[in-house]
Amino acid sequence: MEIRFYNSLTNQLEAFQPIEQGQVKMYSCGPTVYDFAHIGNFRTFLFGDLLRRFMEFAGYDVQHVSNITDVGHMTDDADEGEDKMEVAMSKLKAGKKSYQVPDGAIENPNDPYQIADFYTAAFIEDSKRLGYRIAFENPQQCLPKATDNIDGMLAMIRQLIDRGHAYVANDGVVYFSVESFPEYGKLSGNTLEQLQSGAGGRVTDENQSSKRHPADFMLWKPDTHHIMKWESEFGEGYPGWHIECSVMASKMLGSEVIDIHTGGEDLIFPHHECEIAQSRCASGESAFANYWIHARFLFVEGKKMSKSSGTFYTVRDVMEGNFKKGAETDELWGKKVDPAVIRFELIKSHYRDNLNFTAKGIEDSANQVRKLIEFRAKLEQQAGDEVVEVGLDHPVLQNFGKALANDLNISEAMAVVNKFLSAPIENPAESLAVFKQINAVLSVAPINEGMDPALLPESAGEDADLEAVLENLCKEMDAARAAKDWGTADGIRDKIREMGFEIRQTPEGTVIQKELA
RNA sequence: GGCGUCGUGGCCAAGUGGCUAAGGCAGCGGAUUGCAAAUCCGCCAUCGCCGGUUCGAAUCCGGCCGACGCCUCCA
Repeated sequence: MEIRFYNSLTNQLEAFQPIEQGQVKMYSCGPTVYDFAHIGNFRTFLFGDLLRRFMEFAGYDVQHVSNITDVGHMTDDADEGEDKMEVAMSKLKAGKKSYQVPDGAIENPNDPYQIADFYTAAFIEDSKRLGYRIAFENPQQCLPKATDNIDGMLAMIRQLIDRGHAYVANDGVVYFSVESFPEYGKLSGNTLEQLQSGAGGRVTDENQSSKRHPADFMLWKPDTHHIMKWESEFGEGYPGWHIECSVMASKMLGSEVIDIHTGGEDLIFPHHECEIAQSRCASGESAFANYWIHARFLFVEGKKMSKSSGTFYTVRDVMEGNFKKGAETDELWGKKVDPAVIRFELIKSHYRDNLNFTAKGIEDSANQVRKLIEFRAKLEQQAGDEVVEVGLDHPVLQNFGKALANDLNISEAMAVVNKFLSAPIENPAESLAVFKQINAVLSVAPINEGMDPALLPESAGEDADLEAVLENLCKEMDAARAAKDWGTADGIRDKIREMGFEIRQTPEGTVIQKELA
């Protein structure tokens, strides 16, 4: 199976060729932890997850690493703007965060580490709920924190200075010299001349005076007043934004050249351009990552997510049904949405298209997920204890894999899955084995299959009492229907629906299932 | 202005020169049902616009229009 991806570095589809046979070293730019993650963040993260799961499906041994950015960087390279962490603190104190923080969850809102820890934990919880596999792995290895890797950053900075790629400017700031790296701009298609003339209006002359070239970017900033600071020979201060990814990617993946690097499309420039410059200049290698794969932004009801239009949704908002029912209304969805539905909604569009998050989409996704869940239940019931092994040469898996191998064509892959769902079941045990392999990639029916329950976030409800109550209601329903007592039967149906469950009649009697959305 | 991605039915979305343009959701008709739900069967598009290449184009080329992103906060 030839696997092809669109490589942002070359702007074309390329056949994937691992550095080491059978291995994939993959890095995904992770979240900043000054607030709860929003659905746009997770669109990108889950795209990385889908990619990773597919590579495993295809037989690769995948090492996946993502960062936790817990350093409160300034908003630009100069002293302009407020530090992110300080902004988080003041918002926290004013109760203005996008989602309420429980009382006492952060003891001291003046301690940036406590804030970062709180939101890191929230991110990991969201990740687990949405089936982001990396969150279940060893966090030291797979979800490193920037603040745990300052030494490594300083080491890389020294190396860059030694090799003539970085310098200490007269204001004491350490900058990377973009002119020392001829290929700076290759990823984004920029040239130094264009960058100079463009400048986006955000760079003022006084910021630039100490740099050798206007595009030079900060590696270390001495600043004793910064809220998070570390000792170094360059003065007590803090690292630049880009250096953490260069350092953690190669350290955690154990290689100066990695296979795949993913992130949102906005990171192409400057972040990834700068990562490439730093890493390649430090390593002397001809590449940092062989494949750069970027996901497009998510929209909400056809427009860019925005706080002013009330469409800036965190993952938690969506889970709680705290999002608008449509573009023309302020009415909220109002019901909980199952994480599997959110996951599917966020992965169902091709990564190089804008994903349009809509209430309608949630409804569609819920139907699709329900179909998958019910199909699986049917297979399990029919297969009984029989277990069959299937390989990738199974026709369904072959077509499923072929679709995803083509630049992660999830739509075509779902067409394969849906045909599989509607075809007659000849061998339930075999079909179940096929389904499990598909679900290892999609991870929606169920989500987080095979994960250690101890690692899962506490799930609400699911207690034995509730199950007993529901089972009783089913029996009462069946009895009422058998007695043709339609009034009672309808009453029971209403009650079950109010409890958040779907109800349907089957030849075997009344069956209920948790409402997905 | 520079560099990119994209434009297929009501919505989401395949299609990488040639059988009747995948699949999902919604809708419509029918079967089923105490009524529903679910399920099953059937129906529902000529591909942003214009021109070109070709025996033949949604698919290739050129132009135009439109959406989106980046050009030092941003997934």
